[in-house]
Formats: sequence, C-alpha cells, structure tokens
Amino acid sequence: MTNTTTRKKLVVLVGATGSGKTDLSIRLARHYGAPILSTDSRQVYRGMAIGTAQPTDEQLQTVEHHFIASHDIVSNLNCGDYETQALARLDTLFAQHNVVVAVGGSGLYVRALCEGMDDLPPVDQQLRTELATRLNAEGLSSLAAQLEALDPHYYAQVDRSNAARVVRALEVCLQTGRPYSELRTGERRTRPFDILKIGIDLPRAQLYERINRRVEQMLVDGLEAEARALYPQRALNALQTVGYREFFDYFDGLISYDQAVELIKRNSRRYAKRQLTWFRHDAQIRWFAPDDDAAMINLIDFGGF
RNA sequence: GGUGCCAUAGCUCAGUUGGUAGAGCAAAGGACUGAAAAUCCUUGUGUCCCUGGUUCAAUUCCAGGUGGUACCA
Repeated sequence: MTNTTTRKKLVVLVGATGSGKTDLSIRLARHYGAPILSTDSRQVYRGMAIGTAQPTDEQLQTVEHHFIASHDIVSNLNCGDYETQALARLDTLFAQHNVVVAVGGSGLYVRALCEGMDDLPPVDQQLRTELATRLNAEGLSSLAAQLEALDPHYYAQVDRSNAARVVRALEVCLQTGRPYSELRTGERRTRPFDILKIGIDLPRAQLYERINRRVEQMLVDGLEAEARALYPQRALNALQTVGYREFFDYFDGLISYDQAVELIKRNSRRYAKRQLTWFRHDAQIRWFAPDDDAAMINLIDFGGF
C-alpha cells in the first residue's frame, strides 16, 4: 500500500433539489468519518428547517454539519461572504480530517467555494437601496443608460432586460469609481485541497415525482406554520425562497391554499430545472445514480485525484 | 334503452365558410460573480376519437361505430 498523497480531499455533491443529496451525503460522510459542509444558500438559515429540507435532527446528530442553520435570517449571507467563511471553516476541518463532504444545491456557492469569486468590495446597503428606489422611479432604461456611460464594455454584454444584472453592475461602478468589467476578472483560484465533484443524476420524471411528494411531506411536517412564523420578516432575502413566498401570497389573500401548494410544486420543479442547466455545463462533475455509492467511493479513493 | 350535446397539444379550450391548426396553463431549452431556492431570455410539442362516404382535397360536410356528458325513461 502506498499512500502517495498528503493532500486533503473535498468531495462536492451536487444535483437538483429532491435528488437525494442529503441522504447520500450522510452515507458518504459516515463511510469516511468526514464532516459535512453545506453549499446551500437557504439551508444556512435558522427557522427554515422544513421548507428548505434541512437534514433531520437525527441526521445532524449522526454527522457533524457546518453551515446548516448556522446563520440568522437577517444576516443576508451572499456568495462572497460564503466563500470567505466556508474556506476558513474548511481550514479548521482539514486540520482534523482527510476528507470533507460538501453538499448543497446552490451552484453559485459551489463555484465560490471551489473556484472563488472576484475581489469586490462588500455591498453598500445604502447605495443598493438608493438604486432600488431609482429603478422603481426612473425605470430600467435610465439605469442602463448610466451603466453604458460608466462601463460600455460590460453594457455591451450584459442582459439588459435583467434588472438585477444591470443594477448590480452600476452599483459596483458607483461604489468603486471603476468599471465593473475591469474588476470582473473571472479568475479561477487554486485551493490547497483536492476537489472532486459528484453529481446525482436521475430521470426527470422521477425527479419531479420526488419533488411533488416531498412538498406534500413538508405540508404534513408543518410548512404552513413555519411560513406563518416567518411572515413578519418576509421582505428579507432569505425568505425569497420557494415554499415561503407562495404561502405569504396565500396569507395575503392573493391566492388560495390549493393554489399555493400547486405553485410550490411548480416552482420547485422550475428551480430543479435551473439547477440542472447550471450543473450540466460544469465539465468537472462526474454523474452517478443516487444510490450508486460503491462507484462513487471507488472514484473518490482511486479515480479522481 | 331513447334523445340532445361533445370528442383538437400533457390539461382547459378556441378554430378551420373543406386546402393537415393556435391560445392560456403545464412543459422544454438557455443565460447568470455579492439577491443565485434570486433574476432574466427563448420555444408550440398534434394519427384534430375510429371506420366508411362525398370531394381534386376531409380535422372540418354526411353515415355508422366507440367513449363521455345532460335530460327523458
């Protein structure tokens, strides 16, 4: 037996919502005696256990988890914060473990963790609020015109009908006094550990069936009461989340209970589809059936590094 | 059992005075670096129930059948 590597291993599990990532992550973590690091932008928050399908209490007791229910919903975590905090945590985890299992459905957070984000200043909340107000008052075309003046290069490539993109670019320009495109290098960072990405693949029809069933189970588990408890804070970014927004509309009398349930299912399906579009284009991901643990373990031990 | 009405996309339906058809929803494809479970863009997928008849041509008209539905028995 030769142990040629002293490098630590980060096993990154990805896949659509409802594809069985959580159960798989527990099995692999137990196999390797590894802790789990979540890469999920919503499961990080406390108070959202049912709607975001966080691991169960039993699962949390079985395996050490990080970034699950670790942040208050008012903390407005973003992908940049996540990169910084998750890397710091990984550093301490790798001091005691050779393998860490990362799991979650947020493609951008996986990218932040594995490849890094550009170095941009922290969000200026006041400026962001200002721009939101202007967007409302002046309309998108006015902000787009200003972006064209400040950063013609990015303006030429940005999706101009996407207010979120235009406003963010303008925000960075105004905040830094430099063109957004200049700061946006897209440079990939190298990490002091090996990364192996494993994707869970199952037939679309089967995935949708699982999603529909899981929503029904969330309702049995008390999603409505959880949403009601969060209703006063519905404006927070953390609550721009499938399963809660629809219930908020129901509480506001805009839609019926049955409509809310149908919309939660539909929006979960659409979310899954967007996740698949994202992950499909990551050539590093090796795809497996959700229960093909043996093949994954074989790859982790002998194949990928 | 009789009579009327209906049968078109995955669903609900529109339409073609006879020249193989289109809306909404569902769905599919894509973009996406500090809001990412967010945000945005694109796309109509069809034995027009079956079998005959009339016709240059039938999803459309006619007949029969089948299924559904309403009313009467």
